[in-house]
Amino acid sequence: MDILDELFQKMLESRIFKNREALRPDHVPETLPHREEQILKLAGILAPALQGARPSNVFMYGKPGTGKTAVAKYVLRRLNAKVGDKVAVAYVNCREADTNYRVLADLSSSTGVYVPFTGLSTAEVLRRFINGLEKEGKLMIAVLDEIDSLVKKSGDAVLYHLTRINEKLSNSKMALIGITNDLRLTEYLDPRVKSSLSEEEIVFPPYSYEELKDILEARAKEAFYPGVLNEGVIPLCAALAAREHGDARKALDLLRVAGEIAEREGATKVLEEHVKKAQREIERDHVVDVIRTLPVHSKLVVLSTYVLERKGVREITTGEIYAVYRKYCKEIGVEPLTQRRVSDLISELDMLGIVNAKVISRGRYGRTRRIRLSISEQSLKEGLGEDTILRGLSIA
DNA sequence: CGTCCACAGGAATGACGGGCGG
DNA sequence: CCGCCCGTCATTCCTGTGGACG
Repeated sequence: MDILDELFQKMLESRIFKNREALRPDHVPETLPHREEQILKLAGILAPALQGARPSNVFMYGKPGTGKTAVAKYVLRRLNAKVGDKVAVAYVNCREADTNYRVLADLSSSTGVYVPFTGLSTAEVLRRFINGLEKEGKLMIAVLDEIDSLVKKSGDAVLYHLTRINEKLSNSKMALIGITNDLRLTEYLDPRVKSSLSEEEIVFPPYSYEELKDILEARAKEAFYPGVLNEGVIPLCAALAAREHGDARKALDLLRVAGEIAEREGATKVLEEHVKKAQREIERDHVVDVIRTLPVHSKLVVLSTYVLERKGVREITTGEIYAVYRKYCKEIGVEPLTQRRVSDLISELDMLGIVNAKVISRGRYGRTRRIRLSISEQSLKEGLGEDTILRGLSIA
């Protein structure tokens, strides 16, 4: 039996996950603990739909992982089950559809109207969408999720049109549910859009430690076989996530990855140490991913920093990095950027947490920044490793 | 106590590419 | 379809500055 067989065998025999999907971020469970208030409020707002009337527009805001999307999907699912196909529900993720055009195209397609992915003016797509709605003659409830990324990238023009769309509809109606992670979004909005979009508002506060525990308990019942979770596992996941703005998504991620690690190791139970490993793995994956997708020049800066650090240079400054950076540019035949620009790249790397750059003054010897790597050698190598352009550089 | 180093980091401007409106 | 506009990346030029040294 080779390694692969062994791995698959372990999976097959694993008595850890009953239903892994229950821990995925887009999974909507049967119950949403500690969101009863928001569910009731949203249901109350949408209730007129049961008589075919147009509900008010709703604006829902809260930090990431506070259950906004889950509550919206949950309530709409229940509503749909009651009224059947008299109400059309459209869900648009505005992080993916982040232009005015794409939002309208998405909405159109959920009324069954075909729209080319490019080529039409946005006004034309809007017209077709309105036609599609009128032909169906239904009430449409549209969820615009992560609406902040749309507004920041493309402005609020679509929102303006959508909030006024009912004036143009005679046979059909439309209600909007806007969801945002950015609490200050309304500052960027046209006041007219703001007032009609937030006829009703629902706030999602961060989950507390205790609430996160309840959420995890509920999901764990769906996801794991009974008794496979060690006692301290859920409290640990909850505590780690509570430390970072009460993010339920993070808590569920930790629990899922911990389970996967336990499974891989062929363990029969998920232990606290698996959670700690999961935390490191999630963090590391993130860092590796960030480095991998960095532009070449930034990669060269990281590499230069690493090389200087390994050489034992105690105070690595912008100037030293720039010298090494230039050398590498020459070696691989790339035109070097100016020091000014490299200085900005260092700042960006600092913000990304790959590097730590602190302004220091060495008196007579000038004012500069002291730069240190703030990631492990291993993730750095993994992140840079696949880059063919960097192959064959003298790392010495 | 003034100087002066080695940059930080702001402002203006240019090159480029992609999307939008007409 | 074309020109325009806008955001991003980058350069150029610039002013500002903490503190060791003389």
